[in-house]
Formats: sequence, C-alpha cells, structure tokens
Amino acid sequence: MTRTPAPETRDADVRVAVSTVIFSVRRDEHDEPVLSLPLVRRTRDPFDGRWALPGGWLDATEGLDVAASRTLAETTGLTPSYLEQLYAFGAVDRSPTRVVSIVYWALLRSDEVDAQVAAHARGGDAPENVEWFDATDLPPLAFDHDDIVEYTLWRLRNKVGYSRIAHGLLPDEFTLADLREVNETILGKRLDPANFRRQVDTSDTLIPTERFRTGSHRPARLYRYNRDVELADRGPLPTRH
Amino acid sequence: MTRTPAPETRDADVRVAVSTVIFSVRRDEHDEPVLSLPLVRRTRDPFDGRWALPGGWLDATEGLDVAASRTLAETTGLTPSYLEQLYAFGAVDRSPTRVVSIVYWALLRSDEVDAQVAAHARGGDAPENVEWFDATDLPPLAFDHDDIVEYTLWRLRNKVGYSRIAHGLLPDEFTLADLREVNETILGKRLDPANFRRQVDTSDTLIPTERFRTGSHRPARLYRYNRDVELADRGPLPTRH
DNA sequence: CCAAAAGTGTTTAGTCTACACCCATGT
DNA sequence: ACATGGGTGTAGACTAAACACTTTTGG
Repeated sequence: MTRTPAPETRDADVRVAVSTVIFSVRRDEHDEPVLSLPLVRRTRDPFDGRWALPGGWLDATEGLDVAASRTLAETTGLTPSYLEQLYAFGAVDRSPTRVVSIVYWALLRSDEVDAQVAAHARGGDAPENVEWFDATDLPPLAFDHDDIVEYTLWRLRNKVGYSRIAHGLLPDEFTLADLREVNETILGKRLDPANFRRQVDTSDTLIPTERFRTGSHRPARLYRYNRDVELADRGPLPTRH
Repeated sequence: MTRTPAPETRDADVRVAVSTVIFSVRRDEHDEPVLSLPLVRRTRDPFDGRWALPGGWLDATEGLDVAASRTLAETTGLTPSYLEQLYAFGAVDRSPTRVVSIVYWALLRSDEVDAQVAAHARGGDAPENVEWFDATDLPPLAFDHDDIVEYTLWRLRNKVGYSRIAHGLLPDEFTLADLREVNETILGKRLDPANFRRQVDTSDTLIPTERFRTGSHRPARLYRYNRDVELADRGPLPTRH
C-alpha cells in the first residue's frame, strides 16, 4: 500500500494541451438556423487528415483560460463571447503520446462569425484547414474528440434549460423570437412563444429597449442582455485576485 | 495575430498534479454529525507546515481517475465510494513552479472512515500528518486550496439537491432518518421528514429491505441503494471502451 | 380586409411545502 | 400509558404547459 515517493521528474513526459468546442448558430442554404462548430483538419500524424477540435499546447507562462483563447484564435481566428472550462481528459491511451487535454467550450455570437471570418480574409491571414460543421452531423473526429463534442452538446443543452446562456450566441440587440429560435436550435424542439416570453422576463436577464425590429408583420421589441447578471456559473470563479 | 508554432517542448516545465477533496460525515464529541474532510500537513516548502489537500503528481502511466485514487490512498490511506472530477486549476501564480492541478472530489462512507483508519493503525502503516477537519471551519490552507474547497462545497450542496448522491456517505443499509441526517448536515438546515420520504421514494433510488433498525422507539425500515441507477452524472463517462 | 407574427390572459395539471394526524415500539 | 420517532394524508401555494385570444403591422 505504501509507495516510495516518486522523484519530481515522474511526470516529465506528460504534456498539457488545451482544446475548445466553440458553438455558433449559422444559417444553412434554406436560411434555417443550424448549431455549428468549427473543426481543424490535422496536417500531421497521428490522425493526419482527420478533423479535430481547435487547440494547442499550454504555454508555461499563461493560465488555462488564456491558453484556450489564444489557441482558438491561432487556429481559427475566432474570439468567443463566452468561455467555460468543461473537463480534463487524461486517459492514458487517448493519444500515442501522453497528453492531458483541458477542454473548454465556448459560444460565438452569430454576428461575429461572418465578421471575424471576413476580417481575416481581408487581412490575408485567413486560417487554413478550418471548416464549420453541423454539430449534430459530424464526421469521425481525431482522438477522443467525438466523445468530447457529445458531452459538450449535452452540457450546452442542459445549461440552456436553467440559465440564460443562449444570449452568448446573439448580437447586442435581439428580439424574443431571435432568442427563442436559438434555444429551439440548441434543444432541437419547438418552444411555446407565450411561455418562453414569460420565462425570460421573470428571469430579469433582459432589458427592453425602445427600439423595434420592423419586418413583414407586427414589429418586435428589441432587447439587450442585462450584464448585471452572470450568463451562467462558469465554475470556481478563477481566483481573480 | 498569427503566431509562430511553438516547439513541442513548449510545455516542458508545466507539471500535472492531482488533488482530491474527500468528504465524510463524522460525529463530534456531542455525537452530532459534522461534514468533515481530511487534510495533509505539508513537510516542505512551499507552505511548509500548512494544511493542504491530499494529492500528488500524475504518473505518466496512469489515467487521471486512477491517479486521484492512488494519491489519495498514499497520503491518507482512504478509498472513496464516489469519485468525480471537479475542475482543472491552472493559474500561473498558484504555485511557485508551474503546476496544473486536476482536482477531484470524493465521498467516503461513514462506516469506512474509522474502519480504514483502524486498519492502517493495526498494520503500522498509518498515514502521518493527516487530520480531519470540519468542512465549514477550516484553517488557512496552502496554495489556492481554500478556494478549491469552497467551490467543492458549493458543488456538493448543489448536487445533493438534484441527485441522490448522499448515499455515497452511508453504509449499505440505512434508514431514511440516516439519509435525511446526511442531507441536513450537508445543507446545514432541517428537512421535513415527510416530504423527504416522498422525494426519495419517487426517485426510485432506494430499495426497501425487510429488515428494521430497532432502537428506542418504533423500528425504522432499512433501505439499500439501488445500483441500477447512477449516483449522479460524473461527467463524460470516461470512454470506458 | 387578411395573413402572420407579437404579445396577453386563462385554464389546468402537476409539484412543493407545511403541518395535522395516525402507528408502533421501549420504557 | 405515554413519549418519541416512524410513517401517511391533505389543503394551499406555487409552477409550468397548453392554448384561446387580442394587437399590430405589411400587403
């Protein structure tokens, strides 16, 4: 039972990586909203050619959250509106070499997707080998990334139920129909407009504006997200000394 | 924006540790139940002499869960009945050297506490520098372990509300009063016996036995935990291939 | 005026909580 | 018998789903 204390070099060959599952709601060819996520095509073994989650190695001089943001930006050019740690994956056989991956999940506002992509295209620094996929219809991924995405989806759907996290996928101002559509897309089912309205305005997370979106029918009031309330608990509030 | 890809040695000086917050319900001098956890006194710098969470370095040949169990056993001699990953802490300044800690939290059945402690005492391999503390009244801890424990407590109290996880703190057979007492101890408030009974037996997590605990008054039926239902979701079901 | 989405009201079923009450046992 | 915790019943409060209904615009 008692074990000789190991030398400090015991973990010399364990490396730490950071990956991020980042969701956004994009429109397909029929203008239907689709819960989507970007993947990066691997250009080396293992899993050369396979699609994988964006990520990279943890730098010794940066915190985990920062590493997640940085590697996401480096590989995809995207900056999320919401970022939360998901889980640390560390099975011995999940990669040929010993890698512990700290996985984050993130949300990207729908108006930012195209804006950020376009900006990189203009700047000539468009990320390569990046493609968006329907989150519910993915190709087989590298490593254990299939499991990771599945768990992330479960967590997202769960969290949408008890927090107002869907705002992280919308622009500053939006209608209740927009918000409801995002929720419907995530959950994959229709929600009652009347009851949805009541749920959000008893939750105090929305601030009504005096502006309206005018369309083909009765104008809908625009709302803003109330920044006084947290989007959702993000874990242990990483000791912001 | 674009960054030169780093060499594979970028994270050479990041080490991975595993720590565990393990709870049990112990009796104080007045026989009152107290939510307690064991701490280990550090015998070297940094924080020499301070109390810290049990843990140790991740071995390159073992998974994260296994490492949590092993380091817990090595430092305290305890074997948990429930183990779940909590969070990965990796702020740059949380330790003089760069350490990413994967923190687990665990439960230990009340009948196991003394049994395991006694077994080690007999075997002469009693763990040193280990002491149990009231979880709500801890001394200042080493590193960021104060924050970690606080977050763990929050998570435990939360989870007790929507899952039947308190069974992890009880022996195989127990009365509803036992189970309720554990819940009360965790939550720090009284629960209505009648309503508590209904909650648990609509949840299908308990199997009634034909045995009764006889005491000073009307005998109470003993229940067993229904192993067909999971205690609680433990995260992404670590790909048990 | 009509279609369609925005927004309001109401009915109902289910759940949660407090608490009154009966039951079974050791003293 | 009686005190005490084990166990059941139930009325009121609160919540959530379903859906009828009114409002406001564009065509």
